[in-house]
Amino acid sequence: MTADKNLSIFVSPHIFISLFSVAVEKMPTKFITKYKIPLLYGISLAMLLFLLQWIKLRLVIIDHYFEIYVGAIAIIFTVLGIWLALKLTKPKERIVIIEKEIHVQNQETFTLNEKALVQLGLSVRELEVLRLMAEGLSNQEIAARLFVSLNTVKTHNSRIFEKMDVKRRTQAVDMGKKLGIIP
Amino acid sequence: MTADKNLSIFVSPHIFISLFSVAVEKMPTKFITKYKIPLLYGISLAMLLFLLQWIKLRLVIIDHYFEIYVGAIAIIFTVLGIWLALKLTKPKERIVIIEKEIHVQNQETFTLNEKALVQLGLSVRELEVLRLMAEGLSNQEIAARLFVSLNTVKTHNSRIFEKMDVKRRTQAVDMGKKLGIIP
DNA sequence: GTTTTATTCATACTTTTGGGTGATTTCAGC
DNA sequence: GCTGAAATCACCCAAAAGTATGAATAAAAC
Repeated sequence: MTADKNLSIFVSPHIFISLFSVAVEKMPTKFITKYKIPLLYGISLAMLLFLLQWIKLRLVIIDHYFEIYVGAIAIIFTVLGIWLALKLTKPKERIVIIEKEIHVQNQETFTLNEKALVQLGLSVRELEVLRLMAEGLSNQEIAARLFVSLNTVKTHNSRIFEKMDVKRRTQAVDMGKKLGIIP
Repeated sequence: MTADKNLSIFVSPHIFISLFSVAVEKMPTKFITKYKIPLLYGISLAMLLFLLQWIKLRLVIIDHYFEIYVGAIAIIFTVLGIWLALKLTKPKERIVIIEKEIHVQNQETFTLNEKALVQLGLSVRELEVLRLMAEGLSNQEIAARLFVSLNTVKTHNSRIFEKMDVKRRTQAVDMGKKLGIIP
């Protein structure tokens, strides 16, 4: 069994649509709200213009601060531009879902072969003894596990071997696994 | 083990980069259509401002060359600010990878677990004896199969049990199957 | 040449497994 | 009520498995 991983790219249309819906809802339809930002921009610019004129009147007197004045204008309008851009662009998240298939060998889930079990005619107790036997327990250990005497386990073993037509526990375990009556 | 599917989230950097490239390619056309109104507004206002300055310039002769210069700076740096902000803010994308487990029951092909075999330190002969043991053969039958004496088989068994740290053949077989060193 | 490992074989002994016989109790089906 | 099956238990004995000790040979590595 190779452990190769397959990558398959998949974009979920549901999420795409839902994101689009959100965008639509946030688009204003009314005239006032539609031009809210440009109105704000216009008002801001007008006030800024007024401020500039006021600063100019004060700076005309002092010639040394010419560069400071220009620099201030540059910074102010850069920040204004950034602010405007940030207002206009909302960060969006786009989720891309990728499904990756991993092949896993199924060793943990055991499905009992009922048909084979019925055919062999093993009782519930006998099947239980067989399972413990397959786990590597000795007869004495099986007896302790099931709270019965060693003689009882031996009797179950004899019955199991008889029904499965085998001579020893290793054969019983091997057959049991092949028939799918023990995991 | 329940047969539930486990979801694990994982971000692949490779796919992230490739999708990022696609997004970059689509950016210019989207940008123009998206900010059509603000752009138009901005340009209009800039031109209006320039016109006002120009009219003022004509009325005040060349005494106000200074205002034209400042106005130009304001426009340039507003555009620069917008450009900067758009550069800084990009739509985010999140990649989500969902791992999907596919249970495979591979009973027909047996792949020897070489690593486990090396770790246990079983020799070729010992592995052969273990395989026959798992098939249900008695020590005497294994000896006949391999054309060796019963004592030889017993010696191999002792070595196998020692290396696997088990007490009896059923434990050795059980462990051998679980480790994948016998089919 | 020496050392280590794998393979093979033997002997003696202990422990575990497996076969045979018999018995008792409980429960379900007729 | 009777019968058969399942579960439980006991005792005896043989066979098989497992342990311990020792030995020999061949091949590969140092």
